[in-house]
Amino acid sequence: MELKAFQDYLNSQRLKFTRPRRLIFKEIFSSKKIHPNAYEIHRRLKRKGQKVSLASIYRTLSLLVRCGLVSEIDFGENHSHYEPDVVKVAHGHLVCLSCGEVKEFSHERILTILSKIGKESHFMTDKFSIQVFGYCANCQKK
Amino acid sequence: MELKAFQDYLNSQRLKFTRPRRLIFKEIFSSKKIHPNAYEIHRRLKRKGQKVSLASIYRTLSLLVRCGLVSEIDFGENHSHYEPDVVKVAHGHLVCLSCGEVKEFSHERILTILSKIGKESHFMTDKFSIQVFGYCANCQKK
DNA sequence: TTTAATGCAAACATTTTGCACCCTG
DNA sequence: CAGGGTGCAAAATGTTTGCATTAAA
Repeated sequence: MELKAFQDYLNSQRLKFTRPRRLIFKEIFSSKKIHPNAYEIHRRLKRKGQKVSLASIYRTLSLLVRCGLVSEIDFGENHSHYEPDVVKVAHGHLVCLSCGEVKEFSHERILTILSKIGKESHFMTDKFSIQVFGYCANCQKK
Repeated sequence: MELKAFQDYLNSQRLKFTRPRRLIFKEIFSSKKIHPNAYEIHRRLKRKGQKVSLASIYRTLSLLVRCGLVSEIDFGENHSHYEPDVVKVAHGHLVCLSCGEVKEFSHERILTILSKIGKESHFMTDKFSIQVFGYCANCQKK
């Protein structure tokens, strides 16, 4: 699984598999539907009685993004959210502007089109970010 | 044109068409390919000898976003960029991760697909945000 | 002349960094 | 036990806000 990939990366770079890194990794990969931000990870760990500094959380997140195991996403707020990059089709997010609910969707066809667009502009495309903002069924009733 | 729409909106809300608002509006709408951030607008106005405070720029930008004349976009940095919402097909951005160049693209088909996806999830979709990150032709050579 | 808008500086929120101490390998 | 990692607090960055003053309408 992905933990092995993380450890392999750390070894290859002569970096260490420390307690904070283990906890942060576990927190992100065990709650795949959450898209937490740094503060949320901090809060969840604290609630479980695990003290890890916010600084370490930011440092570990950027490490995980750097080695390709985690993606940084933006939901139009003034901070970033993070999600594990598990082996699955790339996807976008439906974000409710009222309650903040986030629902994932994937659509092979969109990626095909985006890749083609990149090619036409001679861009070497690396990653895509697709967000759809609107109002979920629940919030429309109100 | 769009200036009229802005003035109409201000009138309808009993807001005033002030010097800073006029300058900021003009700056955004006269440089449509720039996607400036707040600080960039500030810098450009200053260079032209026009002093407008950053606070007013932020206030006016949020006003323009609120009335639908300007869109806020995120290029994966820690600040927002802005672009005028002229009457044209919605579009996405190709962003070069090396030099920061931004190229727009539009593709009717993507919007059709995204609208359909929203409908399937009973989302009332409001707006889309599509960014493709990669490396432009120039930066690939290096 | 009334009411909203501005500029300034201080407050905020998020993220990064310097440094003394700690711990993994 | 050497070198990277941590926590803390301070700094940096981007954005918002309170307030006295200015200026549209």
